[in-house]
Amino acid sequence: MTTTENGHLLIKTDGQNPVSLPKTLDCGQAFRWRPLANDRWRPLANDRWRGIAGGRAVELEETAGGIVIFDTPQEETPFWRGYFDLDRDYTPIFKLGGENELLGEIFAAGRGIRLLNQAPFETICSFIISANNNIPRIKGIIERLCRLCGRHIGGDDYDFPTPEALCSLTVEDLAPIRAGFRAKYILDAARKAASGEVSPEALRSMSTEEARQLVMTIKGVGPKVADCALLFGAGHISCFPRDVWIKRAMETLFPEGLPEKTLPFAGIVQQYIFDYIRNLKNIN
DNA sequence: AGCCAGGGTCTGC
DNA sequence: GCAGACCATGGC
Repeated sequence: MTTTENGHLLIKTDGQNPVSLPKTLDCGQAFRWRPLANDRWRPLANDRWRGIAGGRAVELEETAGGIVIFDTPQEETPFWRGYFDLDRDYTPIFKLGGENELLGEIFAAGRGIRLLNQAPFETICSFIISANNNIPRIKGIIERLCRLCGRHIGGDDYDFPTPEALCSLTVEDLAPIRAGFRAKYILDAARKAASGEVSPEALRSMSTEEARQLVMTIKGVGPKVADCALLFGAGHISCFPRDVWIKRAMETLFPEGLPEKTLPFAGIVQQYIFDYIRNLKNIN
């Protein structure tokens, strides 16, 4: 399903499952992507994006018929298809927009949003850092954390640290990343992951409730952070993280709760609602 | 200055 | 079980 041209990888998409890079990479589910033309307030569809995932630094562009991943071998196709959730067909989800007018409007407005399947330990830590924080600062803290103790990938790029690299550090060691009260929580996550007490990779194969209870034994992980970790980092798409934005959105848009048919993939619907409510805020 | 940001912990009832 | 104080930091 892919072709290479000049060492670049083309991940093909279609009209049923389109991908919007700005909507997918800049909607608060991942924190390591930035538009290269970042002098503008809001990213554009034709921006080139640079970021780190799967232990590699890459640049991406939207193109007619898919996403171009520059300087990337064809063997990485399965990883990137999985990362952009392209092995899942969203058609049954979008179909529910035909039964609910508001849902249909939200899906249309968010066309191209994909749920990103991210590394579980990185996702747990990223959303620990997200607590009572804003997205630009979350990105800054994560960037400084990677530079502090993440593997040097090359150039100016550093991977997200492993639990082992983190768990030998102290709160004082983490002072330079300016994570505030969250530093001790990051270390608790690293310690529990390194000891096997909470295996981030095992969360995927557990039941959603079981995984939720387990990940919440990490300090700094409550219901909302747990849902984000399970949704973005462990494939539990029924999780529905309730942050301040979603709470406000649900009060005005769905006071009776989500339509029942959407509940099995509520997490994906949640991303569309999050995008919808934040765009309303930006216009006003 | 005060409020808010993709919340959670801890205490006290 | 549930409200309220508190938590670091930075932008507006």
